[in-house]
Amino acid sequence: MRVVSWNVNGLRSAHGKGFLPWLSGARAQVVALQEVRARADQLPNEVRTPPRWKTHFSSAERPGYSGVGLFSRDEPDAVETRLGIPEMDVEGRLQLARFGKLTVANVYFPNGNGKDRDLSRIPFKLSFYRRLFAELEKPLRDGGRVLVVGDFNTAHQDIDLARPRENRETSGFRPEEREELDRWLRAGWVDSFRHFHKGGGHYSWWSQRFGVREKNIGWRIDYVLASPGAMAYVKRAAIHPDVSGSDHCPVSVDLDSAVR
Amino acid sequence: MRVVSWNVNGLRSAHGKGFLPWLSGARAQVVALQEVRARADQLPNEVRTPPRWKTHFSSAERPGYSGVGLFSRDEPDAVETRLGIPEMDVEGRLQLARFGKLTVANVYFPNGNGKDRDLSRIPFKLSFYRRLFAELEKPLRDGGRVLVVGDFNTAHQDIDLARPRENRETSGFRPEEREELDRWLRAGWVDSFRHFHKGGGHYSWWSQRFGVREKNIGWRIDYVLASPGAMAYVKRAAIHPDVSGSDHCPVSVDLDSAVR
DNA sequence: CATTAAACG
DNA sequence: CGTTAAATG
Repeated sequence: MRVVSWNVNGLRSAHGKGFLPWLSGARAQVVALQEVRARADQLPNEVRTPPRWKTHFSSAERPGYSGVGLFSRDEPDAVETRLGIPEMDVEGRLQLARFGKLTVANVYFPNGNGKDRDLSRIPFKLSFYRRLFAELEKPLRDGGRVLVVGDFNTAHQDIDLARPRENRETSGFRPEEREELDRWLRAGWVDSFRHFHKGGGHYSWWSQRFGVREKNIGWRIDYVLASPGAMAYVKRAAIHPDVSGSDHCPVSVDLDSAVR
Repeated sequence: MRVVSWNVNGLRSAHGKGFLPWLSGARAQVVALQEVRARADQLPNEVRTPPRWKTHFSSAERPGYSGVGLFSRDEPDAVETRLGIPEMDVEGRLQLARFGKLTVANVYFPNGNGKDRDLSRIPFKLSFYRRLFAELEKPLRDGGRVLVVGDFNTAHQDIDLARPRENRETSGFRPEEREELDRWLRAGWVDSFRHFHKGGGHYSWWSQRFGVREKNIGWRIDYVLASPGAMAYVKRAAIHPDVSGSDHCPVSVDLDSAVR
């Protein structure tokens, strides 16, 4: 079974660029979207409830901002959207969906840039990382089968962005942000794409300014992290840079269907 | 000589819809624009200073809001943009340009609708009408040659809008607003278009909602008012409903060139 | 219903 | 540089 994650940068916009044909052809069991930027009731019916898909949305209180959505072939056994911290929960950043023995966490981690193009949102971003880490500590320890998929808004290592030197101080590649990812991996979470692909040049996000995507000057900030219990079933991980419609591209894993 | 007035609803937008070709073909000596909605430095060069035109702009402090512009074949002898009332002067609503013996006042009268789609801006609108009226009282009494052109944001009489009954309470056709126009005409100003055309069905603005322009359900709210001294030279007045590019269309007068 | 700017990424 | 929403008309 395939699990796909995609930051669509506005599902209504992506819809106008062929989201539904892409969805049909993705051969996925579960599709996790970030930056939906709409409440469910603002979406056209054909996107809110496409035939043969079950859908769930968690939107931010603030209109047009953040928001995650989950499309799955089967109805999940349960979906939880809260971390219990109101400041985080009002931003529509999380869906914890259980499919039998497999849990998929669809996460849109906060961007570190603040109002005045400063770094003022980094503390909130780091808190969010820590709060979710704590939430998933128990299933991880218990050998649970968990995938954490989404836009982490952080490139982990030099190999994960085209211009590491120039971005040491940029939010998304600062030491304190990378350290949060380090903590996850030290605890046992596996960066599934990196597990299978040791080389660089694979990115999931490109700035919209200039024509930088053509030159593949990007960042790998969208991940599928797998708990060891889930990783045992991961056969393959991929990035799909040819899929357009957003400034991010989809990332995916293929799992042995016995994982559920 | 022809003097034209047009509320362009964003000169940058109108530019993208063929403003310059229209300007070339307008056979005008003076073109007065309202709702330029840009500072001069935000305009592309070809619009800010087209070959063979002299241009002047007065913009609002608030970005993207209001603003008037004057295009003339000859450089005006003087251009004044202030009424002396700061609340009015910061909104870029007036250019008083002198061409020899002829004065052209390019005016964007305030809209009466306020923040919450209420009528809260009507007092400001009426004050503006009165302040400008007072400003032009002396030249009028002295037999001066003055044209007041622009978007008055008021339909004068039943004949000046397609749906008078339905709009008695709507800003733009309320008694207190129509009364301001009455005052101007009583004082001797002549509604040049109405002087030559006694019939109805001639409008200069149509709502953008629905397909109402096609059905000619509009309002005549753009005028060329002439002082008696100027009216003696007005040979003809016209409305140009076929000109697209804005929710308003241009209005014009042709004058004997001896008026200057 | 269309224009523009602002916030955010 | 693109998406969305808010203000204004």
